[in-house]
Amino acid sequence: MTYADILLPVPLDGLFTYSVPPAMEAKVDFGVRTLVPFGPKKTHVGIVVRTHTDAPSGITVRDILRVLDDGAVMTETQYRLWQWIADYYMAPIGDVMKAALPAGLKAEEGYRPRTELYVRLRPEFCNGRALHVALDLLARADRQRAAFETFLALSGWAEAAGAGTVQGIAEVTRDELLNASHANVAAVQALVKRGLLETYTREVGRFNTGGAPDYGRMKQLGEAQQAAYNSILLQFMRKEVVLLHGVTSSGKTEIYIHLIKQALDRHQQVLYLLPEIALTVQITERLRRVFGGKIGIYHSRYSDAERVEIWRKQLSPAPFDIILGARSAVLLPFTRLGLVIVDEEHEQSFKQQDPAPRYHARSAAIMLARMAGAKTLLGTATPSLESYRNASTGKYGLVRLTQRYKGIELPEVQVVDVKDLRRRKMMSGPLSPLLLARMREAIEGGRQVILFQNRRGFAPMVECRQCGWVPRCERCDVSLTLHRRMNQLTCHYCGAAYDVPQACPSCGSRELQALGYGTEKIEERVRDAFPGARVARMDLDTTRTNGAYERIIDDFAAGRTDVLIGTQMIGKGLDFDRVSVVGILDADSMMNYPDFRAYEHAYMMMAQVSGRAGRKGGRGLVVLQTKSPDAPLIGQVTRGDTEAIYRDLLAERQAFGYPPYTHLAYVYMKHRDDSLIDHAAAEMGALLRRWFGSRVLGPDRPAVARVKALCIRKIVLKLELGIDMAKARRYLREAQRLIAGDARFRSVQVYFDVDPM
DNA sequence: AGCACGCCGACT
DNA sequence: GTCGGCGTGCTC
Repeated sequence: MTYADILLPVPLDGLFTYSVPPAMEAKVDFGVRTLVPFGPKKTHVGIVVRTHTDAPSGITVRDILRVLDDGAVMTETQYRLWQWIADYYMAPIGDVMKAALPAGLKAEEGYRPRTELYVRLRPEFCNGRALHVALDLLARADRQRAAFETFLALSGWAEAAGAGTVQGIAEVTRDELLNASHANVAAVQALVKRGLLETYTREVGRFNTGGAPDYGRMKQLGEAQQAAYNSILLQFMRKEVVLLHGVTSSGKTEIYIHLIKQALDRHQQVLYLLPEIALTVQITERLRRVFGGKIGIYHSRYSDAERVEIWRKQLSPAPFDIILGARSAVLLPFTRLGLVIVDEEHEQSFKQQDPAPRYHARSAAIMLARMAGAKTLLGTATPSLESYRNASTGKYGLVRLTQRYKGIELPEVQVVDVKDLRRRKMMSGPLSPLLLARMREAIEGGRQVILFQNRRGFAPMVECRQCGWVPRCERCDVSLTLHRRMNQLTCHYCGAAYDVPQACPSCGSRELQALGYGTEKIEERVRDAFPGARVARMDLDTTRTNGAYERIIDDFAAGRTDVLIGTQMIGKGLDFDRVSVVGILDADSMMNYPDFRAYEHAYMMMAQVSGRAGRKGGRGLVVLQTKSPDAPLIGQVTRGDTEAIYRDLLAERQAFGYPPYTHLAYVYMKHRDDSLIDHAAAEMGALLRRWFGSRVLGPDRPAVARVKALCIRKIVLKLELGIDMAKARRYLREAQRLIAGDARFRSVQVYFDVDPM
């Protein structure tokens, strides 16, 4: 009897063994999808990982129901990467499979190729004489005759018949014919019924092929860029990973393009990872100009059918040479990968947060490249501390670009002491006099302004002026954010919406005040201060609908907007030419965040947002508003003293035992009952301390201790770099098993976040 | 994660 | 006396 170990998209560890009916034996092999029964009434699509003849003991083996593929839909390297992700991030491999496969490959119906309807002449009319007969037949049917003549013109039959030859006949889709002839479907149907035309369908690819590549469109690299390019290639000879640390506008993308071309010349594939779907639009256009149809785009905004098609194409003899995509593109099949580019490598969104697997696409990309014998290039203007450290210790190669392209200057940063201004009653609202003055100059001079406030909504909190009552979410331990446009209070953790109370439910007072500033309120203030200005807002709320993001960006890039107000979304590698002023309205909210990465994030956001200022024609200005102008970080940002920033951040991480000087893992525990979760977490803490001793911190209540009616506890593990991580993971899994096995804690959820952000 | 089995409250 | 609440246990 033959058995198959099968990977299933269920959040359970390990593979499941099924028996292979003799008739299927020839087809059941590594990478092939099968339909298998699972539990009392479910069936799942699973991928065969191994076949063998060792009868499993202690379980009732069931038969594979159906084989869905003739060949593998997964490569060996791909499976090894999935295994690595499952192991390293302590997630069930079934969850990795779920994250990797497009729905169309997970469902048994599979995917339907897209077809287009074509029309052609019936064979018996395929000559000049017969065509004249056909036209005579239509003498009394004007519409049909018109449609038929249009068809003859479009297809080339009109000419061919005239020339007495059957050369140069083109295929015509029914839609083309309808568009060109103003005929309706009925007229075409009538021609089919008369036996003059016939219809047929043809499979068409879903992706825009983008045409032939045009390498003539590659820009010549500047001197500094060329040196960086050479250095990257040189360092790739000795290092697996190179960090390209280039200031904003230093022309990193052009270097990527040359590196991609170089990989293509060696017949190698390139994976280009971006942190945000939104960014792919701009980059796609740039790459398409050069590489045409060699690029496939892969991310969650694409329809599932398109993703299935890309997946299949990757396994075909002619896969895409370049895949441009977000996080999940790292899980695609590649057959001859040579280069992985991780652009904006510092971005947190490369780390998947909520559903397992909580993997970091940068780490997975480096691992994929290693497995495939490829190289990885990390690009950014503000390296993550991890990459910066790896580059300075020599683990990664390092290439620096310190000059902006074509001599554009880095912006000047002016710090505004908001605390002092408030004391002197010179600050009303969120905009300082200096910022207002500079904004006015910019708007009047036909230049643009970007205002950065990392809080969406109108006000982050509402409070009763009389008794101090604050509306809170029923299911989460957070105060509600006021959204005035929607006239709602919303919870930014679970998304719940509440009516805005007219009076305080606690004391009946009608004096409810909106505290603090969100982007919506900033927008209102800017409109008040500059009545003629064209103002736009970009945050999660204004970009929810399809295409909204692109519309806002296009309007701003084309100069149809004067002031753009936004959350961190506006900092992400977008190029604008006319921005002369960038306002960072509240630097403190970033620095005071209760997280060991607060300063790192604050720096990165300030640096990225500042980078939008002053591109062409003159130096830009960044107005940096803060209550703590003496904070070292503020001074360093002002001076552009990157070295000092990284030196201080790293020294602090080392002193307090945080990454990159330790491995960090969080253990999260969730349950509806607050006291039960306390007990369970205490038990888990004690258990872990037995093995890990003082490396265990907590359990603690996280800053938001209840989300969606589940109480949360968090245990922090700080493991020194030399530690045996495989053993540590075994202990963690064992602790999870013991807690789950304790009757009192059966319904407690336990999960891990390895290398948390 | 689903899904079924199983033992206690508000309905015909 | 039943419908259904979600606790518990299993899935090759």
